Amino acid sequence: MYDALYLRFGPQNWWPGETPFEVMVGAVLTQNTNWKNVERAIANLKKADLLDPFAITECAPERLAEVIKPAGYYNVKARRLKNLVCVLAEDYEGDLEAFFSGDVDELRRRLASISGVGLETADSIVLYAAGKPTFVVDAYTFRIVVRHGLLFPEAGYHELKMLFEDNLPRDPQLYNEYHALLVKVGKDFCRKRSPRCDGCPLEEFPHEVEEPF
DNA sequence: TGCCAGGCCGGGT
DNA sequence: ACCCGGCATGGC
Repeated sequence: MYDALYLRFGPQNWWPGETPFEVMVGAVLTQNTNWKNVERAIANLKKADLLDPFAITECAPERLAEVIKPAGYYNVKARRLKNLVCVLAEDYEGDLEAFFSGDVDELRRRLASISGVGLETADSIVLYAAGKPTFVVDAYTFRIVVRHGLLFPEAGYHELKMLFEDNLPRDPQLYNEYHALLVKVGKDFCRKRSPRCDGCPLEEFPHEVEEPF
């Protein structure tokens, strides 16, 4: 599947973002949200000189919410960003290198323990900001896997993740490209309600069982 | 013009 | 342990 996707769509150059910190912020802002909206919110953050752990820590929540408004859920996301940068600023003096150093699984647990950072956001940060090997599972991954009959719709996040990690070399660049390709093909062909994809082995994939995890 | 977007949390059974 | 409502803007 990976080879077919790569041959068809080519390198996706993920994650879109200039610095690891920008990637972290984007990971929170894109929760259940169109990336286009996130770009505007990030542009606003840059314009306001707020793309920095300490700047966000010191910023009033109401103002932060206003700046990230285009990304939607701006009140909850302002809180979530503050929760995230609080750990960086308080525990690591804003030093991302220090924060990212150490065991991969411990890092993702540390991230996921922050309120507002779930499993996918944590994995996105570990893979795309820290460049460490962890496979990112999202709604598209779920749909594509289930509609191909590779797992049952009852499968949880961890099972999805392990399907990939158990069958691929532990290579961050491969995980990076694979997940990006799944999102690309998901956007184009595997939306919530889309007609059956050509070649799908199931007579009818389960529209009625949709939401993952 | 609804439906959807690169989820996650907290409270209620 | 599940289940569910809430959160919100902008694009197609």
